[in-house]
Amino acid sequence: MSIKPRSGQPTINDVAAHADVSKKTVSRVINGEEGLKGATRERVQAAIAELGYVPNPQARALALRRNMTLVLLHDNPNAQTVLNFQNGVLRAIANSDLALAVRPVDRRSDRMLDDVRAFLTRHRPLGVLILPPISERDDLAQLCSELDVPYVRIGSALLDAPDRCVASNDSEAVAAACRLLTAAGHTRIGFVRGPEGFRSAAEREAGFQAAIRTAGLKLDPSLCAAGNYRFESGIAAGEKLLNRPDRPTAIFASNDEMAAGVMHVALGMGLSIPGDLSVIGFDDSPTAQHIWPSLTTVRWPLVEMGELAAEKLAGRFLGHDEAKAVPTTLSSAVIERDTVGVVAG
Amino acid sequence: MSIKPRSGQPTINDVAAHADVSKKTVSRVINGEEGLKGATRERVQAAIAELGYVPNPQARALALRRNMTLVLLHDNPNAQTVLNFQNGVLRAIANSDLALAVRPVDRRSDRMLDDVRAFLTRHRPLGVLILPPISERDDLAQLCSELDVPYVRIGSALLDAPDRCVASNDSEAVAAACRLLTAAGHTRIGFVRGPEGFRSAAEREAGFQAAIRTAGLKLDPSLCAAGNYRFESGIAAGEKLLNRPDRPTAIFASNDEMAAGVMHVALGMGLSIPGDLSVIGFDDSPTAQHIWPSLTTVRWPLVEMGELAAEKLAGRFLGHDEAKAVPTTLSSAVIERDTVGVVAG
DNA sequence: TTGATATTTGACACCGGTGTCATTTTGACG
DNA sequence: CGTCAAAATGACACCGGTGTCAAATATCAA
Repeated sequence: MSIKPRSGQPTINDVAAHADVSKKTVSRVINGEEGLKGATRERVQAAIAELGYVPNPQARALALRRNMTLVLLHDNPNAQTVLNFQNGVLRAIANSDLALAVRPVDRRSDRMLDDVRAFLTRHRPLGVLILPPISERDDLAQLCSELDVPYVRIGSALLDAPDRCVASNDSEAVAAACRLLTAAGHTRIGFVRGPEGFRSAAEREAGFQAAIRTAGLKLDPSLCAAGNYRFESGIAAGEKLLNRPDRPTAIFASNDEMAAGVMHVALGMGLSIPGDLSVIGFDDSPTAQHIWPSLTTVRWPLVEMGELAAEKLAGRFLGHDEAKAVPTTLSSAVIERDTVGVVAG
Repeated sequence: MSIKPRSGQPTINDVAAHADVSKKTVSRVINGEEGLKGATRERVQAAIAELGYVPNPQARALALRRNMTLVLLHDNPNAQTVLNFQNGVLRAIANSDLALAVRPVDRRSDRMLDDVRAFLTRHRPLGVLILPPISERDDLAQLCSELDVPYVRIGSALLDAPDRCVASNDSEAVAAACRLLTAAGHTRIGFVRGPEGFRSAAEREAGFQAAIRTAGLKLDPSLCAAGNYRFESGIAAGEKLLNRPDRPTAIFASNDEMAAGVMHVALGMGLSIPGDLSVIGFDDSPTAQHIWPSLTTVRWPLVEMGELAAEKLAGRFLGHDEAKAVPTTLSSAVIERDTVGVVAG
């Protein structure tokens, strides 16, 4: 009963021969099925350990018609967002035999749904993690259902049934951040809006408006500027808001990039931050720390959201107790840095 | 000869039946093999088109013992770098049936090589793209050779045989950037070094030194500060260099994050940029544009490098002429923005 | 001990492709 | 028109797992 010499990796047949059982029994051990005599299981496990056997994922995928793979579907211009989330997922699946594939898609292409459909029918992953902004598209989620691929949508609000989404309470966090401004005495507070039709943009705006109302201030539409989450739109918004005779003493921008654009304009005009203008952003991107002064912002719990999402999608492959409830909502947190000051008297 | 109704996707057997040939012949058509009668090939292609047949990648991977997948191996703290490179690869493989898997590894773990070995023997990809800094590790490249997995190493210098690496001429580009400084009259120019043992750091330092020598200046070791490519090390370097009585009038930092750190210190001290201090970075990361003033830097042709690397690795699967030589070296370019000024006085 | 039933295990087909090699078809030539 | 080599095609095993269902074994009551 010696180890059969082979060129490649040991297969299930080698293990079966070595443990003197059928390959089907080895398969049962691998998949932790019930109804095996303890002695048999141990014998097989010993053979697996001795040979250093690892199941071939391609063969398994062919037989199961399903890959032991999680797919991260995103169309996110912010690399750090994707990477942070990805790191959370990787942490969750680190000790399993799951793999992660990253699939960027083009939100603006009218072939997007077809692309995703082709990818999912070919690749047949265990599940899909959908990052914003495309997580907000119901047609995408519906496509996954149709193709029988479980999914989890990530977002700034509950986008789906609790077992199909993970959310952060952005609206509340933004409100808390903006109360920093009102508490410091600011009354003319500008707002740079996110792109039209984005749920995340709506949540952030709701938080901003809530803070304004809480402080007993009035919402002034002329203090709102359009934006699309990009630096250039922050520049444009900054120019609009800061060239007014009664310019705001504080501005909340719906993300860090646009906040950086606003700051560019302000510093270029010779304004001091936070002396003449307070600024708050959202994302806690690397930019937030790198710009001067360092930007007060709101941190999305992306790593944790990635972990949760992976657990929701594949908990039973991660050795987790099925019964353990996985929370659906996590809290974004205000990161206080150097761009909020008391209003000049 | 009607289309057989099936629950799932059509298989090679369906195509064979529909075209009235053996499945092996269909396989030949799929793989573009020689020695098929034109009429047969057309009949099969018609059947493929009519049924909308797409080969099952799992089955193919099992039979070939090789996945139609490219793996991006990286341990890069800079998300934008990874994403840019990845986009280049995706562009190259867009019209093929290749897929891209992203595999982050932990450079500091002593199990890294074992991890990679396990991943490659299990996943059996078509090839591996290795991003710096781990592209500089010869043991990793050797491991790929040993496992019979083709690889391409990305770097700031020729790291391997021409068909196994893609490089940018960072040293020259840095020299060109620093000549901007000497040409503007700067004579006391500080340098913030990259991390010890990184080839990219050495190349950038060589470029800096070349520019200094070309200008007939002397290299002053006390104007060099250590760094590790992180923002905090840029802060430390800035504090060291700018608190001297004869502080430099210009600083080249080996990447943008450290340049941002230097600028933080300078602006915090009340210095004006570029009035009192000129700064140049490297990477053209989003930060470079977002900070104020916008940073003059050097752009790595990452997207193009990703494209080239994918072509080198998988040219024959991309419908490219085998004979077409793929270049190995691309040029980094100086991006002039707002942080370089003529020396005062 | 015996039969009935529950528990374990195995034989074999199958997932959807590719490799090997034998067989059939084709075309050139005597 | 027959012969034969070359070209085209097919039969079948195989890649390494899993599902189905039957067979073997264990358990228990009578």
